[in-house]
Amino acid sequence: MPKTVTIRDVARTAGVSIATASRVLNGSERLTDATRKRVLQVMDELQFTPSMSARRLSLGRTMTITVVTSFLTRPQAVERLRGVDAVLSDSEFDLVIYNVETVEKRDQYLRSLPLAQRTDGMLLISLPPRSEDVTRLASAAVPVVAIDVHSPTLSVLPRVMGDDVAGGELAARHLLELGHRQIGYIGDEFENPFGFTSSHDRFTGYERALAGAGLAARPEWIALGAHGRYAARELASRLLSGPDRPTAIFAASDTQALGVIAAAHEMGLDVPRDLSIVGYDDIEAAEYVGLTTIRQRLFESGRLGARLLLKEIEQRSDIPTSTDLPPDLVIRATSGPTREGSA
Amino acid sequence: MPKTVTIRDVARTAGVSIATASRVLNGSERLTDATRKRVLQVMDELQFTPSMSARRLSLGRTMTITVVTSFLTRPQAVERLRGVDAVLSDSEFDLVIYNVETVEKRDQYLRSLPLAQRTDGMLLISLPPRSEDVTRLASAAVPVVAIDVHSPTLSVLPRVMGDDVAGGELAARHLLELGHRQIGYIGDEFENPFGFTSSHDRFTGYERALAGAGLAARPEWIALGAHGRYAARELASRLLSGPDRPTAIFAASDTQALGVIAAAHEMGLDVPRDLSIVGYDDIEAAEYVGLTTIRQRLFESGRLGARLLLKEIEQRSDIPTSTDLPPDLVIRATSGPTREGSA
DNA sequence: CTGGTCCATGTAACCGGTTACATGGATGGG
DNA sequence: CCCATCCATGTAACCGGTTACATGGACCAG
Repeated sequence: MPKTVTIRDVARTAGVSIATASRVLNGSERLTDATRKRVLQVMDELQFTPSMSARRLSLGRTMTITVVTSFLTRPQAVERLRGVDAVLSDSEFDLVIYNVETVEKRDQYLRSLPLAQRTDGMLLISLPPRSEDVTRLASAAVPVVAIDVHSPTLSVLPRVMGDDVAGGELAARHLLELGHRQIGYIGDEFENPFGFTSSHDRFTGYERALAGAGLAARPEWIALGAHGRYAARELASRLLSGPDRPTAIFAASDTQALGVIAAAHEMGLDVPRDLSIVGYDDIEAAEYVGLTTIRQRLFESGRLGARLLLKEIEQRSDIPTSTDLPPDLVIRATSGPTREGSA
Repeated sequence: MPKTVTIRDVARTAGVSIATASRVLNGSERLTDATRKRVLQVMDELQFTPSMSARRLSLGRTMTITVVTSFLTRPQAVERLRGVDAVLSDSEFDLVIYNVETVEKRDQYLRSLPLAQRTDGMLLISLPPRSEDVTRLASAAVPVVAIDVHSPTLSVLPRVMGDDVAGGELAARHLLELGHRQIGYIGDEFENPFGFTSSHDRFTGYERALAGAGLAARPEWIALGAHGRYAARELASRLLSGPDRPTAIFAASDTQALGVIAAAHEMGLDVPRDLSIVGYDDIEAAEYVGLTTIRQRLFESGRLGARLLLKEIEQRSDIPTSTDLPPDLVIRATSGPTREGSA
């Protein structure tokens, strides 16, 4: 176990001062080529590794960005994380992640993390904080940027947002344009422990599109339940067994849309001839099964969020910026005109 | 911008020495209740936040674990990461991730990261290092644990391993037991830039099972190509268009198996009546489409790897441990007996 | 030849914790 | 009553970098 080589060892061996050694380390301009070369050679010979901890302490910055998210409840977070990584891997910052799988953990992290001395900035992905925490985050010692966090009190934070209402509207309008007038909705319960609002927001967009066509959402065509394929399949079966069944269903997520497809197949309904289906998210499987869906630009949202955070770290802005990332409609094979032809 | 509150401020305000303040911070036993209480109260009043950087420097440990993996090329890594997180979130260590999307990045990270002063330990997930790097990793200043890394030179590292050969054998044997004698294989090219061996290993298991039944792998029933559904669908179409087509196909991954299912549907083949299909990985979609597959215990592998690493950090072992995580067969709806009935 | 400027380099303080060792008051046994 | 013991607390060194400020030699103008 050899003693660790420090910058002082390097300096002594190279016959220079520690300041000079440090300058070499940081690529300072004001140095003779000869000196630089000599010091670099000594560093190499001694296999010197600068201590990150020491560097961080004296710089007063941790050189880390913390991401708080929930992989379990939000699989899309991974794609967003990749976008974040794409930006951070070109920077000097390390990426520290805190995975949250319970509300308690969420609150614990949000309380303890955004403190100076622990990280230089925080990215909150998809996870709505309690409103009491939001104000604290906004005035935290280090900047906090929210990505895809939907919460009424959130406007105090710089953020990158999708627009679930617009997305829901897009989906429903697509179906309306295909001639559908009987459009069902399958989504998550509006109330949930984490306070995710996407199902509710997408529903709002759906209602709005219907209203725009002079239609009202019919309660018997709306089914809410737990997230996941199975639950969605059950809900869809119920919805489609009624006497007056919808000719199209908008599902709050691709996962749920897949459940709807399964239910349709079980009941011998042809998609899209008997039933059109539109999902949301554009997950990988969507492309595979040819699901018409609403695409969110996940990777891009991560990139933008990370860039925004780096900018905030460099120079904190007084008024929080909000960047919107509008959703797109991706038309594939599960949506088509009504039997009677388009209206 | 108030000056940051340090432990010296706390000490002065509470009328104690910094040593005592530090002891309170670290929950030392040898303290009067009165003192502890007073110091804690002052810390609270001053909103004192201990500096991680300072703590790390004086402890000589970074209190971080670094995970190096590739989300892009190995989606299963996310589930493994969750297993790692489950262990680490109960520990004092922070989780730093390095996402690798090119061989260059991989080599760069593997060269620079496993150095003391930067992290206390490293987890390498699914990413085979160059053999020249393996030896360096093994003798690195901090322990490195490999999870699901398959590389001939790897035995010098402590590791958690699945067994792709056994898994491939399991898959093929299942099909043989159902009476199939004409079993195709669809997988990734055996050679690839990252050096992943899973496709090759699973193929080896497949060959072995066939050999056990006195059969040889027939070249015209084997198709290798890029990873992904589309490529697999193409390959499957070709395979199934031959004059003497297989009655079953083992795909090197669930993703590819989904492509095979699509090809079968396109060609009007009923699954499993006309064609049995077995995948590998047991991804979420597998359960949804009822795909028979080989399950790897991804979350568990992450947990075990993280535990192993923590143990290595505490007390480095001389001979590297290898933990095996055997694969399971999960029988669902895409595999069934041959038309003629089982043999 | 002298004084000013410039710049490569050195000196030493500082970042904010931890901890080995010192200290001194209380306690208890002989 | 004295001295050994114990333990809560204090003193100060240390972790390994960065950097403001000091220094001194080279170069140049007058």
